[in-house]
Amino acid sequence: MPTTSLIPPSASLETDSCDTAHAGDPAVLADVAGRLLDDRTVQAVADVFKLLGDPTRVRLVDALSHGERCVCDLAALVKLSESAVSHQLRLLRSARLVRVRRTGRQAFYALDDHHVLGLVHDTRRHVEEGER
Amino acid sequence: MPTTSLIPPSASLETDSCDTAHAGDPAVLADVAGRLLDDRTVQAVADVFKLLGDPTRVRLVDALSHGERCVCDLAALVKLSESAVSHQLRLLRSARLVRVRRTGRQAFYALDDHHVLGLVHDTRRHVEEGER
DNA sequence: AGAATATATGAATAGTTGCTCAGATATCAA
DNA sequence: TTGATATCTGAGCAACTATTCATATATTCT
Repeated sequence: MPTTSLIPPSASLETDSCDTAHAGDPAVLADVAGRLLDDRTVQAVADVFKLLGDPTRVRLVDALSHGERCVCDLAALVKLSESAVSHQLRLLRSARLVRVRRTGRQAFYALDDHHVLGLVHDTRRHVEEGER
Repeated sequence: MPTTSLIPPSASLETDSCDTAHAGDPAVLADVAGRLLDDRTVQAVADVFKLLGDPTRVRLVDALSHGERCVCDLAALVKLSESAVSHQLRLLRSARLVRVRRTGRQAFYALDDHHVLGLVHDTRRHVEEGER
C-alpha cells in the first residue's frame, strides 16, 4: 500500500489545484505536509544515499561484503590508488558504515552496518529487474 | 551471513598481505576479485543511490509516497521553485523512479517503482536506529 | 639508528551538481 | 485573439566532490 493518507490523493476533483499562491486543495495538501519527513531525517537519509551514490564506494562496500580487507588489498580490488581508497574509507567510516581494526601498520576495514548490504542488494536487484 | 565466500576473509595468517605490487594472498584476493559486481552493475547501483542522495529528491519521493501530486503542489510541499522541482522531477523520471500523467496543463507525478519507497524506508529506519 | 612499508592527510584541481533566472511551450478562459 | 496559468528547458554560476600528488605518521625489519 503506497498511500498512508486517509484522504484520497488528488482531492475530490483534480481541477482545483494550483491557483493563486500555488495552493492545491488546502486540506489535502496540509494533511500531506503534516506527514512529511522532518528536515533532519531527510538530510540524514540523503547523506546515506549520497555516500552510496559513488561507484568507488559501492565497489568498496561490495568488496567488503566478502570479509574484512586491508587498504592496499582494497585498492587493488577497486583499481585505485591507496590514497584515493583511504579518502573514501574515511567518509564511509565517519558515517559508521565501515569500521577499522588496526594491527601493526595495517588497517583492516569491515562493514559495520547490517543495513548497508541490504540496501546495495535491493538496489542491485532493482536495476537488474529494470534492464529489459 | 555477511560472507558468501568459502575461503575465509583474510587468508590464513593475516600477515601475508601487502608486499610487493600490493598483492595480499593471491588466491584469496583473486577469489574475491572474481565475485565483485561488474562495472555496469556498480555504475547502475551508484546512479540510483546518487539520485536518492539529495534532500530535495528524498523530499519529493516522500511527498509522492502519499499519492500523486502536480508540480506546483510538490513545489509548495518541498518549498522550492516550480522550476527547481521540474528539473529534479526530470531526473527522477529519466531513471523511471517516477512517472507523469498529463491532464490539461497540469502534470501529475507519481512513484513508478515499488522498490524506491522500500529503500527510503529502510534507510530512514537505519538512521533513526543510529542516533542515540 | 636507518630504511622500507602501510596508511593517513592537506592542498590543488578538474569535473559535477542544484539552484535561479529568463524564456519557451502548451492549455484554458474571456 | 489575448491574457493567464502550468510546466518545461537552457544557460550561468556557486558550491561541492573525487582524484592526484606530496608529505606526514607510525610500525616493522635490518
